[in-house]
Amino acid sequence: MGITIKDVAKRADTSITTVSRLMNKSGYVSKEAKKRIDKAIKDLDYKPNVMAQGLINKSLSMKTVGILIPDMQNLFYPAILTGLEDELERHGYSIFLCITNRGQDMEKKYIDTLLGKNVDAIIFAAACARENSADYLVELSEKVPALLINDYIIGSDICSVMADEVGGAYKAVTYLLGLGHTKIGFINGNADRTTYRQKQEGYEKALAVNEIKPNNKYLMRETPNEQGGYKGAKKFLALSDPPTAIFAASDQMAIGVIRAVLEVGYSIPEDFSLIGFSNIPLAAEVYPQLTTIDQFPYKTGKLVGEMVMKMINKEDLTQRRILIEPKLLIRKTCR
Amino acid sequence: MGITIKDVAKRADTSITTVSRLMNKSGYVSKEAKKRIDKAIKDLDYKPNVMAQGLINKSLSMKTVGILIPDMQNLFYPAILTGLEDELERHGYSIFLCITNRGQDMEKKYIDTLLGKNVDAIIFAAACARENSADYLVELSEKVPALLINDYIIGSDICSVMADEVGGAYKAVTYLLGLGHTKIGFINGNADRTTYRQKQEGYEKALAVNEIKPNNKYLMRETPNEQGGYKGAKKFLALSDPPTAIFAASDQMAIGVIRAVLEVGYSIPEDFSLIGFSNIPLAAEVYPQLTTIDQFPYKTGKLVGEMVMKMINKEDLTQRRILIEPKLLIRKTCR
DNA sequence: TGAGAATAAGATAACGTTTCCATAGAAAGT
DNA sequence: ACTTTCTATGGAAACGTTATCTTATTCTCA
Repeated sequence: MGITIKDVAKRADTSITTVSRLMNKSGYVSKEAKKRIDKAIKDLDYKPNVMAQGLINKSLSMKTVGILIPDMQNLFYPAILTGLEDELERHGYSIFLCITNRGQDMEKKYIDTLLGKNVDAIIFAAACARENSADYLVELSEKVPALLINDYIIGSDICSVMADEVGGAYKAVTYLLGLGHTKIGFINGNADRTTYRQKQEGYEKALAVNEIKPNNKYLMRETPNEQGGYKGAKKFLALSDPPTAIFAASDQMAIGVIRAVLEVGYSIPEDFSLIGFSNIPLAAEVYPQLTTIDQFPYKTGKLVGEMVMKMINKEDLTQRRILIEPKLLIRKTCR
Repeated sequence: MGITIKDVAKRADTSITTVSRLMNKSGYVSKEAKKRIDKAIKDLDYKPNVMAQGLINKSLSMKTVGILIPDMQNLFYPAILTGLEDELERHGYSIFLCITNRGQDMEKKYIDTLLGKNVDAIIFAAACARENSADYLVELSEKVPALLINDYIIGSDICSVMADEVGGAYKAVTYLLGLGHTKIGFINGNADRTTYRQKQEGYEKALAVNEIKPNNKYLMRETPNEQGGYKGAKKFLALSDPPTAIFAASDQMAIGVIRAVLEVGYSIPEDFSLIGFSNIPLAAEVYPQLTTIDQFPYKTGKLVGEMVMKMINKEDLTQRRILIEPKLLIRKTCR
C-alpha cells in the first residue's frame, strides 16, 4: 500500500539515511544524489508517514491545532475560521474543528480527544472558557499551547486575541448619542460571558460620559442570535416610550431587529436607528446595510493563527494579549 | 514526559505484551494481572501513544475524517458541518477542516496533507469535485473512503449524499408559476458546477411543462453569494419588461436580491415574488422571511456522517447514493 | 605533502506500540 | 496415563522514520 522511505531509497539507489537527510535538510547530500532522490520521490509520489515521524521526534508534530467553537450558527466563527485557516495553511498546519454547543462536559471531552490526538495547540473561542473552567484551562495551558479568542482569564497570562469590546461598545453608543439619540435601547447577551459584560461596560460608560443615566427598560438580555434580536426589538416596540435607537450586541441580533422593525411597518433608519457589532461579512449584504462596529473577525483569525504559530515554534511573543481596536463602520442603519 | 507501556508493565510487574493484551482485550489475561495492570495504568495516568498505534496498525485509525469545503462564507457549509459534527462526535471522530477557496491545486495539496495525516475518510463538499479532477477522485476513492456532498461523478460509484436539485428547482418554479407568474427571472450560479446545472434543468423543465419558453434575458449567471444576487436583481430591475418573480439559486443570492429590490423602493412580495434555495438557518431570520426550497442542510450533514461511519466500519451500504427530496417551504416572499 | 576540515553516505539503534511465536501449566477428553 | 485444548505469559520482530555513529573521500591551508 504505502510508499515508504525505503522504496524511495531503493529506487534512487541510495540509503534511507540519505533520503531522510535530504527531506529534513540535515547534513550533506550531493547534487547527483539529490537529483535521483527528488525524481524517485516524485515518481513514487512519496509522502512521509506522519505517525512514524511523530513517534520518533515528538517535537515534530502532527501539524495540527484544535479549535473549540461554541456554535457554527454564530457567523462570527466562520469568519474567524477563514482567517485562521488562511494563516495556518501557509505553515502547513491543519485545523481540528470541535463544536461544543452541547455544554461544558463536552468541552472537557473534546479537550481530551484533542490531547490524545497530539495537537500542537488548542484554541478556545469565546464562551468556551467559562468561569468554572478557568482553573482547568490554566492547568491545560501548561501542557500545550493554548489561546483564547475574545476572552481572557483574570490573573493568568494565557494568551489571547480579543477586540476591545468596551471601547467598541463605547464607540457605538457615542455615535448614536452624537446623532442626537438619547433613548438608546441595548440588546445584549447573557452577562456570564466576558464579551457581553464588556459591551455592557462600554454602553454604560458612553451613557455616563453624556450624563444620561441608564434606564433598565432599555436593556434587554437575549440569546445572541437573530431570534434574540427579534424578541428584544419586539419588546422595545411594545414600550409606551420606545427607544429611538438600538444597539445590538451582535450583527445577527441586529438582523433580527431589522425584521422585527420592518415587519410592523416601521423603517430603518427613518424610524429607528440601529447599530450592530462585529461586522460579519453578511452585515454589508442585508437590507438596509448594517452600520456596525467592525471588530475585524477575519483579521482576528489571522492574528490568532500567527500567534499560535509563534507559540508552537516557541518564538518570543512580543505580547501575550493582542487587543484589536474596533472601528465604527457607518453604513445605512443610523441617522 | 511520556508514560509508556513499558512503565506500566514494570510497575505491574508483568510484560508489555500482557499490558497491550489487556488494553486491546485481545488474548488471555488473568484476574490478578488485570488488577495490577489496571492499578498501574491509573497510578501513572497512562495514555497510549496514538502515533505508535497508528504506525503499527494502520487500521487502528486516527478517528478523523477530513472535509474539503470551498468557502466558509457560503452558509450552507456551516450548516452541513454542524450536522456532520453532531454525528461524528457520537462515534468519537473528529473533523479536519480544509477550506479550498484558493482553487484546484490547493485541493490536491489538501488531499495530500489529509492522506499524510492518515484520515479515515475524506468528504468533498460540492464544487470541490470539478470536471478535470474526476479521474483523480475516482483513483483516490480506492485508497480511502471518499464521499461527495451535493455532487456526483458520472460513471463512477463514488458515494454521495445530495439533494434532488432538479426536482427542487422544478418545485420552486412550478410554485411561482402556480401563483400566476409567467415572467420568472432565474439568478443561477456558474454552469460548470453540477448543482447549478441541475437547477437549470429543473427550471427549464418546469417552464416546459407549462409551455413557457425560456427567455434568455430572464437568466442571469452570477457568483453564488449575496453580491451575485444583488447584481442579478439589479440587471432584472433595469429591464424594460422585468420579471415579476425571481428564483435565486441560493438563499444568500436571494438575500442580495432582497436588498437590490428594497433599495430602489419596491416591496417583496408586493412588487416581486422571490424564492431561494437551501433553507439555511438565516432564511427564516431576514426580512421578509424567505420562501425557499428546503434541502435540509443539517440533515444532509447528519446523513453524510452516518454514511461515512458505515464506510469506515466497512459496513454494507444499503445505497451508495442518497438523494434528499427537497421541500417547498412557504414563508413570506411570494405571492 | 601532510593534517585537519569539509563533504558525502551508509549501518544501526532508537521511538512505543501490536502481533506473531514460543513456552508452559492446568483442565479436559479419550 | 496421554494427548489435546484452554489459559496465561513473555520474547522478539515489525511498523516508518530520524538520530547517532562510523567510514571514506575530497578540499584547503600551512
